[in-house]
Amino acid sequence: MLDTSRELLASGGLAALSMREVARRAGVTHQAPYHHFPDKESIVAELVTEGFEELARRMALANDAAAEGGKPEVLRRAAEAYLGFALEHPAVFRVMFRPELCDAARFPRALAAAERARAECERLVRIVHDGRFSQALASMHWAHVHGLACLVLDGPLGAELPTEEARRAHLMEASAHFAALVVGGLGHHT
Amino acid sequence: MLDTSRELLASGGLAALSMREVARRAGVTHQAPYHHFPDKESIVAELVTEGFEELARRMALANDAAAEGGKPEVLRRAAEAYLGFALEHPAVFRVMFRPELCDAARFPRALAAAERARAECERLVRIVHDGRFSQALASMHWAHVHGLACLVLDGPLGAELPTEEARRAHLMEASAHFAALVVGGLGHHT
DNA sequence: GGCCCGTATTGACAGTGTCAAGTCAATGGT
DNA sequence: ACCATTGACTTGACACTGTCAATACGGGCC
Repeated sequence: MLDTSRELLASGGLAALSMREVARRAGVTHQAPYHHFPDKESIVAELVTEGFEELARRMALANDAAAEGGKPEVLRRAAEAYLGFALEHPAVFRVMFRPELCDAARFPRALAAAERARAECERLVRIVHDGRFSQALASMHWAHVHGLACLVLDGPLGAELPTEEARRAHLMEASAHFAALVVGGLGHHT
Repeated sequence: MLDTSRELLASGGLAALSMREVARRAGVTHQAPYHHFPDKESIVAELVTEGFEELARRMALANDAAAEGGKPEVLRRAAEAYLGFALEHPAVFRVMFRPELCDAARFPRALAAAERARAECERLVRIVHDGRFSQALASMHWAHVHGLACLVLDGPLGAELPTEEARRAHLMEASAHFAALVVGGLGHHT
């Protein structure tokens, strides 16, 4: 049931995901889904929750590379994790950042999953900046990968980078520039 | 007519912008708007076009500060321009980056306006990086401000920065970090 | 057996985007 | 002066959506 919802979402975006269509594909009548989810937003929120959990998992794996590879490797893997998730699950990624799903009170699980991803971002900041942490630094790092993902999915970058490999290559090149600035800037600034 | 559409969009997002509602507010019947716009997407595309034009205008103004203030000032003003636009017109900004509106063939004007904003981004790269330019560098800069805007509008940052001033302050702090890395990294890397 | 509860069904309602045909005033050419 | 055309608008319909209400079915428990 959630699977067919995911398919719909992946195939045609939020507009293609309709309660009645998932019921149709499940072979039941249009009201059956309402006995498992109170409304449409809840079913989307469930997909969003799964999305944030998967994203947090990938980010955690990237951060775990700190021991072996050091800061540059952590930054590279973190970008790879975030951008890889966005490229592989574009529809879910898009819907994960929607104002109507962040009302918190209704979907505490989704918020908790998002918080877990955020905690991984904080961990990355501490790794890369030698234990120091500030919200602004975390925002800078998150904004960088998130912006790249948005631009390639829906922005001008996506239009002219048709193939998956071209997108990945361009994104990794841009984030490599950023990583170089970060590790370089740390050396002589403090 | 476009004005009421803008109001609807600003008040409740894309969902609140309905052909029939703008007709209602204009005091005409539900089909009247179809004589001015072929469909709903076209009216949204018009708002998107205006949005990109305003954004490009602000970015151009920021780049013009190169003569007097130098690179740091350009970076500061560029971030201020982009983030200011996003904060002042959140609904339009959100809808400017939507896959369904970038199909290009249908809305050449919107695409041209977006291209103008992109050209300003390229100009910023050349100013800041001493004439050098690469697509990856441009992506890095654009992604930074765009990611910040997205995160504060719909992401985790927005939830806990309720007031407009708090958002502006946080965003400018994060982008100042980024600018410091950029100007610092340039000095000793080449 | 009788009962309850979870699951499913049928039917309705309001709202949406959009197509098709019709109305009506102003305009411009002959 | 007449008539065709054009543009703005209206009326009416269609298919579709999310959602509420009431109604069945069917198995586990007293």
